Amino acid sequence: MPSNGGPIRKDGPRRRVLLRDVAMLAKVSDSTASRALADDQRISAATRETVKAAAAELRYVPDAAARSLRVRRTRTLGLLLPDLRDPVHGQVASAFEQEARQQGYSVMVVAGERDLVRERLALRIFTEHASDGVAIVSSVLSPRELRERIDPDRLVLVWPDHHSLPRRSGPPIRGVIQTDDASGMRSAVDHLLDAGCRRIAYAEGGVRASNAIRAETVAATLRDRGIRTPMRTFAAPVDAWRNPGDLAAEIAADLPEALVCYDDQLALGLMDALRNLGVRIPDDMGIVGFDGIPFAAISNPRLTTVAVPSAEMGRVAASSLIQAVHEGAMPDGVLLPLELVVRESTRGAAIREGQP
Amino acid sequence: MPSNGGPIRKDGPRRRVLLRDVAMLAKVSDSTASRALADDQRISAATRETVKAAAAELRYVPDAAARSLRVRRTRTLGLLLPDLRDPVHGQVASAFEQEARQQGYSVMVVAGERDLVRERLALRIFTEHASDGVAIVSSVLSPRELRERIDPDRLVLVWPDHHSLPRRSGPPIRGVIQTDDASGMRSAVDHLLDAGCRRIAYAEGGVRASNAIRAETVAATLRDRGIRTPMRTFAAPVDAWRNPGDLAAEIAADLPEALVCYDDQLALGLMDALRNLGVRIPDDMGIVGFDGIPFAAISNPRLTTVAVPSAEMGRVAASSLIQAVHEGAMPDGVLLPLELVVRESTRGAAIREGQP
DNA sequence: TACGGTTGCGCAATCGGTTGCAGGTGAGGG
DNA sequence: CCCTCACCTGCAACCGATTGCGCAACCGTA
Repeated sequence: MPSNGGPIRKDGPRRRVLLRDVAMLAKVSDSTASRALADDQRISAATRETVKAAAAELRYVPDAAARSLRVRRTRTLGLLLPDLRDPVHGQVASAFEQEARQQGYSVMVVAGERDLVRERLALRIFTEHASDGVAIVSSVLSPRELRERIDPDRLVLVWPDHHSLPRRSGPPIRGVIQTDDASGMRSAVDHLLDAGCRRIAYAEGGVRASNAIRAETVAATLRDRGIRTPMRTFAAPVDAWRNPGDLAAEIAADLPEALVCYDDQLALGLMDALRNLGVRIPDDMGIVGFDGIPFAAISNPRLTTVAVPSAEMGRVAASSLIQAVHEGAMPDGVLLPLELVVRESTRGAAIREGQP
Repeated sequence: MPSNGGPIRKDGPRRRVLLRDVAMLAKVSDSTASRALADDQRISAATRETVKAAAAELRYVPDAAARSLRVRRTRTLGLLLPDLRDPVHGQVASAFEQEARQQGYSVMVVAGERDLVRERLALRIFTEHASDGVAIVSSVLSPRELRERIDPDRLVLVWPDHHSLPRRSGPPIRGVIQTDDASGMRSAVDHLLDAGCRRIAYAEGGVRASNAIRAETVAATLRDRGIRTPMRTFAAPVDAWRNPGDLAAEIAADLPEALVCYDDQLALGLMDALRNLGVRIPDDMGIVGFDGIPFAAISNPRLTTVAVPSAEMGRVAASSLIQAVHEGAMPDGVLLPLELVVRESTRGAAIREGQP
């Protein structure tokens, strides 16, 4: 009894259809079948049709592993981001995947959870699977280490905070997609000042580098506009968004005229906690978020925020990588502008002071 | 001049390190190197150490394509879901990816956008890449077609709506992860009735099958509890969440005592639009959502909702697939319970009628 | 009929690991 | 001193598709 004998299974567990099977059915060689499916002009139109018909009949699906082993291309992109749950990264991931898919690429996604070890593991995974390109969204690894582990010609850094990268003047660094956080934050503070607020505070978020640039910009803008009142900073515990009660109490005790928050999630969480404490927004205090997540538009009150073009970031990241694959070199980076969206959460401030 | 000569590049564009290189450095054959790295006991401990040291020194990363071509395993899972942007699927994807990663698997994710063609394309992609397992979240394709295109032994259906599947009594169908939408919805309606509401309406959502079961359950519960007032249904336009103004106007005109919504996003959108129209929630009308997305907990008023264990769904989906890979057969499915979370958006209703 | 030029197709090598099988080496016992 | 038996290690085939190169068949023409 041959080892492959044994009890005859109905059909085996669905044996994979190989190119060889297609070739046999079409009565041509493997190579001809391969070329026919690739629409190689050296194969006669008639043969091509025959092969394609055979492939369709057998529902042939080529094996990506075998192909990419030979052609050294996987048509796969790697995406590393901190967390798939938060709205901003969800948007980025969604746009990235959509753009990739439309251009015929698949996406392997890893959530690094802002953890060094996990992020390094992700890079290893991308290398193992020989991703044609890799996009890193706001990593805790240094750009230097990233470029060392992944060929810079197939690497895109989606870096919300452009100060954490060495910034040379001139055009954006190749392969870096940035947002102009400073300008965005500046416009938010300008808005508050124009509305007559003077005592402006800042509520910190958990991500160090991008928090720093935002906080500094708020302070700098106040200085530039000649405000003498020092900016108070409220330090957020790590799980501030999940449990903003203590932070809110601190803020309520001080009650600045306006509060600029690290991001929308923090702002919305604080709005909720402050409501518990009887602080009315915007009447007692104005509040500004950052990111422009969808829920900021329908919160009560609706949240003024600095909108980040997250979908655009994901889209550009994917298309840059794909372009790099095809042209052999990474296109220039971009610096995306942010946009202040004024809503109810600062309207009261405007009314209170701005319209005497 | 040999063709591979030419100007000497500094190092080539980082030639990939092969197993062969490791073997040479360790002065053993490829096969020994391979076995050593796999901790094959037939290789002496000393040799294993040498090889591992060589691999570490060269920063060897095996080529997944080559390996899986041979072993017929990719350590990759496919995940098909409608949209990465919405909070529920973000949760599912996040938990799925995390569980997979912890067990040493990578995730290839495709957003099908509730489109037949794109979903079929996704399945093809998973087949090409020979995913060891595939999870489908709430597809527009029929379970029948799915099982035909993907080997059922490596397929998990994450199906929020368990009525759209042939439901036999007894244990859940293997490879199907369901939520008990009917019970969940029933508890929500019970809550409203207990609070004294009688004129209860339902606001439709865009997804046909799961919408149907939810609407029917509301109506059935009302009947069962002896309510004669017919349930009014508000039909939502497709983009109801993005533009719920018209729907809100219709609802405001009728103003039921309580409104049960297809999901949280619709509920929150309606709350916003109703606020514009001067409808106070919960005083003028109670409102209930479905899903338990994070923002439902901090909206103003906070939203009563039927919470779906989305993270659990993703986690179980991944672990079922991995178990199926290892054991050769798909484990039994599960029917996950939902939980009513009562918050402010129905408290007013309770006060108004429930405490005479 | 013979010959040059196309055109269409197939042979076989190749990508990089993994693994069945066989062979070599060393130690220990008679 | 030789033989046996483990114990390690290496050879070579294999996974499935792609592709450089060469050959066969067929055309028209001299």
